[in-house]
Amino acid sequence: NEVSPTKQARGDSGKEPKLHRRWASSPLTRQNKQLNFRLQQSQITLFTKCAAMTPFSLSKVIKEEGGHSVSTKKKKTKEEIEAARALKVKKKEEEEKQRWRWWEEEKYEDGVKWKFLEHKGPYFPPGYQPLPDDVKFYYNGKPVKLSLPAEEVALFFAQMVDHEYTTKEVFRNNFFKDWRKEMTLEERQLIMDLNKCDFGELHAMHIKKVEARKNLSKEEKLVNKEANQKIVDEYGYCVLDHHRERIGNFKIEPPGLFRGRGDHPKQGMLKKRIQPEDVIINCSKGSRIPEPPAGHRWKEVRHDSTVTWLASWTENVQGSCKYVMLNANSKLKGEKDWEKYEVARKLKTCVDAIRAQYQEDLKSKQMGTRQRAVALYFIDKLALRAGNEKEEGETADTVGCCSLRVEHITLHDTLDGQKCVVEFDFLGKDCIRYYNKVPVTKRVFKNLKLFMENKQEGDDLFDRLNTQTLNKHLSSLMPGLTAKVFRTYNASITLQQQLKELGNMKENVAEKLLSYNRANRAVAILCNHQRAPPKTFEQSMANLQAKIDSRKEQLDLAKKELKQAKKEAKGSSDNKLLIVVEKKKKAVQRCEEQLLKMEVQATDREENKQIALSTSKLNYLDPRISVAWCKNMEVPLDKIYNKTLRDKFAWAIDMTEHDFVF
DNA sequence: TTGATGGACTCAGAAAGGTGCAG
DNA sequence: TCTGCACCTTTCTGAGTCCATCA
Repeated sequence: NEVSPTKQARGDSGKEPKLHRRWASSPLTRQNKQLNFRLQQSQITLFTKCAAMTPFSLSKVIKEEGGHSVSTKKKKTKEEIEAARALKVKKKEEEEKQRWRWWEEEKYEDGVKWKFLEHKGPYFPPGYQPLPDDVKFYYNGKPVKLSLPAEEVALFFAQMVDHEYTTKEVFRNNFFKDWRKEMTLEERQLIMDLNKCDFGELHAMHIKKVEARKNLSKEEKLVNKEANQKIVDEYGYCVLDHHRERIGNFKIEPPGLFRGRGDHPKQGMLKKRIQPEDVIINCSKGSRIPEPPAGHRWKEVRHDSTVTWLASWTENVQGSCKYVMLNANSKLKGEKDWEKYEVARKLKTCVDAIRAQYQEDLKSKQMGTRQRAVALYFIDKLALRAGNEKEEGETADTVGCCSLRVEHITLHDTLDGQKCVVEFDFLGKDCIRYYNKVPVTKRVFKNLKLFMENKQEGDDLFDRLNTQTLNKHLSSLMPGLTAKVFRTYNASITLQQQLKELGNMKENVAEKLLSYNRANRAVAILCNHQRAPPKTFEQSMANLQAKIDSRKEQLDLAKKELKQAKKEAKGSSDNKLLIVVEKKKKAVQRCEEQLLKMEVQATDREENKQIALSTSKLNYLDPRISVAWCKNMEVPLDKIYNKTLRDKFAWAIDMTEHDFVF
């Protein structure tokens, strides 16, 4: 009954057939359908409905690849086109020249992150602008002029009234409680019931502002863009060891209402405005210390080169630290990323021994050892997260492997013709539901039965285990090994295996990319990376289908015309007629190509409906696998990595040859 | 030695912003 | 050529993991 993570993720398949119709019944598609079904059945509440977000999909690729877009500008001369091309190449070369090739340099001694760090400090959001006189808040039908602090918080709520959040009781109660703290005594005495509050005019004003921003003229938008760019230029970069590095989040989070995911007990609480007096600055001793905003001072200025953050503050809702850190394309982040994949690659060399060990531990006389073995089996086979303990009542009720409770699994001696099936149903990170039915070995099954004996629904499944002891055990098996590494390892190895199985050199670029996306999708399914289906999904699929239908009609017509042209040219030596035949042939060919691309696009989009590819691409897949694949398959790298990803993975792009193996 | 705590970092999906294409 | 819209990219910030420190 053993199924490898790879097979688990993709279904036990061979190669994918090539045609659209046949794809619909491919194992991967079936798996996706099962996932969709699982999701529909579960009535999963994804915390909000996303507007129109699609992951990097083939559609973009196809558009780019098509590349024959008709220019709307005046036709450029050959010289102009050549000059533009040369400029682009030069710019690229220049960029490449300026890139800090940190991966070719010696690493610092342990713990030291930098020798020199200078920056301008964080950027603070603008202060509150009071409401205009004609925009009023009403309580119990009567206008009430609120004090500025109360008015600001009222506006936070008003901006969200058409969001699902404001219908939730917990959100409303938390908001009202915190709002009342901002009110004056008189306001508190008057405003006793949130249901009697009318935020209508405030909300309308907000909508109007959003609309106005949308409707700005080209020139006005440009002015705004330039102003924003100025802020980025000033605050968005730092100097780290003589190199200019982009900062990831240089803006202090503006005040607002806390938007916890799922049933977060603190949702709706007021996230207070951060002042310079709350902020700790970190920079090097000899550097120019950033100036706090006029009339303010920093909480502290420290010079700690063992950490990577530039500024930090404590947030009031959960009491956690927030940091200003570097962008993903920086040396500090890149080095760590590289290291992460190297540790995962190292696991490859000892994973067989570790698997043998936990199989053996399933028979241990020690209950703790057996629990650890089962947990490890789940982490390895299903890519579950470690599952740290959480403070009850402080966050939403989510779990990972070690924190699973009896209520989260159901054991089936037989299910759908399979023996020893474990049915998982729990909320994981970000309140994303994990639902899966997995056949396991008899020994694992027997152990689970034992762990559940004499326990209540709410009891811990692994009562003799926590993430600390699990990770301590793992690090004794391999230095640097933790539960998380299994996720990275299994994700990357799955991608590599899938690419090997699905790849076909004879395919065209669009088909190769579909294979890549499918391999990526297998990983996303394994890691349970979900997204809310785009609101416009059904409509856009219908639009695409209409286009496909119309293209099919065109193709039929083109074929008929070709047949006719051939008939007319038959036996004739008239050159004109032969030219017509050639033209018609090309038209048919063009139609066929376009139709194929659209069908590929439709398949890809359908399969991606509820799956987020970007998370695994960004965080779990060793980029060297993708770079090597592109080289081997002769697919341009920019078809799978956009500019941001190419920057983030510059180290991998530079060092990877076609023969790289994870 | 163990467990609690909190600091520092990675990972996560939603939402805002930008862009290019079709009509 | 213009405009609206769908799609892709970037930003935002919440939610995890893991480790050092301390009692």
